Amino acid sequence: MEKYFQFIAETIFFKGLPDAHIQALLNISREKKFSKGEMIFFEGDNGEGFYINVDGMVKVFKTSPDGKEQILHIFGSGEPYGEVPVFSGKTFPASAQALSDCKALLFPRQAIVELISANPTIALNMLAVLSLRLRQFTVQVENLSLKEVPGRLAAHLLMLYFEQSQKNPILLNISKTQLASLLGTIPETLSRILAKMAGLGLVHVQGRKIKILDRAGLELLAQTGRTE
Amino acid sequence: MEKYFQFIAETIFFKGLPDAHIQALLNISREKKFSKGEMIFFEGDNGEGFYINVDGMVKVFKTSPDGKEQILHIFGSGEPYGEVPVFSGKTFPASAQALSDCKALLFPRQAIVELISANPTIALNMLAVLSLRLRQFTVQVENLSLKEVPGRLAAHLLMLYFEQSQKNPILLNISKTQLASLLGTIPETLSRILAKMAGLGLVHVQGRKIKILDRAGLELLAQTGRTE
DNA sequence: TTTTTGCTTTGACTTAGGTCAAAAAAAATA
DNA sequence: TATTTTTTTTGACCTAAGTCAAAGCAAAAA
Repeated sequence: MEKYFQFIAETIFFKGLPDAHIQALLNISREKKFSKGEMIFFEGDNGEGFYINVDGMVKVFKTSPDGKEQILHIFGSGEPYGEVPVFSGKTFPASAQALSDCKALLFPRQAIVELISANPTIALNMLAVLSLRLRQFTVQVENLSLKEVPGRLAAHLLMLYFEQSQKNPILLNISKTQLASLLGTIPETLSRILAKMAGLGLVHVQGRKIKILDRAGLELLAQTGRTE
Repeated sequence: MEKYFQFIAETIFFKGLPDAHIQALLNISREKKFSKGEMIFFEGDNGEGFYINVDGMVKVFKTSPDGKEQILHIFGSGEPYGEVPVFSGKTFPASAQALSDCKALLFPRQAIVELISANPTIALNMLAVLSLRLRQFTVQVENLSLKEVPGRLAAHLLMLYFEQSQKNPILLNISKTQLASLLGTIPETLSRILAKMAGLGLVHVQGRKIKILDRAGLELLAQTGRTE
C-alpha cells in the first residue's frame, strides 16, 4: 500500500493533511479491483465505506423499472465516490459500475468517522467536495428541466473542451451511448442532434473526435437553446 | 436573540452540541426578515453565510433565459439552506426567494468554519446534512429523467402523505403553480394530470386538499409509471 | 362589497424527442 | 484475417407534454 502514499496525499479529499494522517488513511484503506462491466455497488446497499478511484472509469447511475438508465456522474482517477451512506447513515442512492478495468481504494466507514472525530479539519475538505457535488447536481437538474437536448450537448462539449485544456478536436471519454445516458436522452436522439449540429457548421464529428468549428455558436446554444 | 437558544439547539445542523457552543452560535448569528416574494439571494452571488429558517417558506430555484423556473427545494422551519458557498468557496448555484413572510437566522461563513475546525460533532452533522441533500438530488434527477409527470406527481403526493403523518386528505403546502415548477412541469399539465388521476379514481381534489382514494394505485404509478 | 390581481382549468394546436426496426460501421474476439 | 458482437446511424412513426389563448375562480386589496 505504501505506493499509494503520494497518491492519497494529492487527492481532493485528503490534500493538505499532515503525513501522519495520510499514513493513518493508508493503514485503513483497502485496494479493490473491478473488471470492466463489474458492479461496484447497488442502489439500496449499505455502504461499507467510500472509494477513491485509482485507475479506470466508474459510472454512478439510476435505473428505471423498464431498464432505462440515467448516469449521474462519471468518476476518473483520484475522484471519490460512494460517500453518501458514510455520512447520511442511509443506503446508496444509486448504483456504480466499472466502465473499464478499475483499481480503487476503499476507506471503511468507521475508520473515517473516527478520523474526522479526532481531526475536524479533514471534514472541511469533505464538506467542500460534497458542496461541489451539490453544485453539479443543481446544474444537472437545470439541464434536464430547463434545457433541451441540443443545449445540454453543447454545454457538455464546451465543458470537455475546457477540461481538455482547450485542445481541438476534443475527444469523448465515453461512448456515445453512455453520453446519451449522461445527458438524459437516448443514442438515436444524440446521433440525430450531432448530425444536425454538424449540418449547422457548429462541429465536425469523426467517431469520438469532435472538432469545434463555431465556439460562439455552441455557447449561444448552450445558454439560450437557440442557434441563430 | 436569546429566544432562539432552544430553537438552534434542536436544528438538524446543531443538535447534540454542548450549551456553550449553542451560545457561541447565538452570538454570531443575525436575525433576518424577508417579506413574501423578496429575494434572499441570487445565483452567482457570493454567500456571506448560510441560513436556518425560523418561520415561513423559502424556495430555492433555477431560471432559464426565457423565464421558466425549476424549483430545486422548498425549505420550512428549522431547515438550513445556502450552505454551498460556505464550503465550496464558489458562488450560489441557485437563487432563493421567500414564498411567504419569513424569518431566518444567518450564520456568517468565517465563524462557522472556525466552529467546525474545533468541533467534530458539528462537522459530522453537516456532512450528514449535505449527504442527505445529495440523496434528494439523485431522486430529483431520477424523477426528471426516468419518470413522466404522472409518476412524479404520484410520488410527490405519497411523500406528502407520509410527511403529514398519513393524514388523509393531504394538504398541499404550496400553490399548484409552484408544485408544477417543483415537479419540472407547467401548471396546465399539472392540472390536466390531476384531473386524469381523479378520473381514474386515484385521488379526489378540492383546491389544496387532495384525498388519496387508491394508495396502491398511486404507488404503482409512482414506481412503474403505469396505472393498471 | 366591489375591484383587482393572481391562480387554476380547459381547449386547440404544435413539437421535441421517444419507440421500433433495420442497416451500417466499428470494435472486440476467435 | 474472418467472425461475432457492440455501437452508431437512419427512417418512419407516435406520444407526452409544451404553447397559446381564453375563461373561470379564488384570494387579496381597495
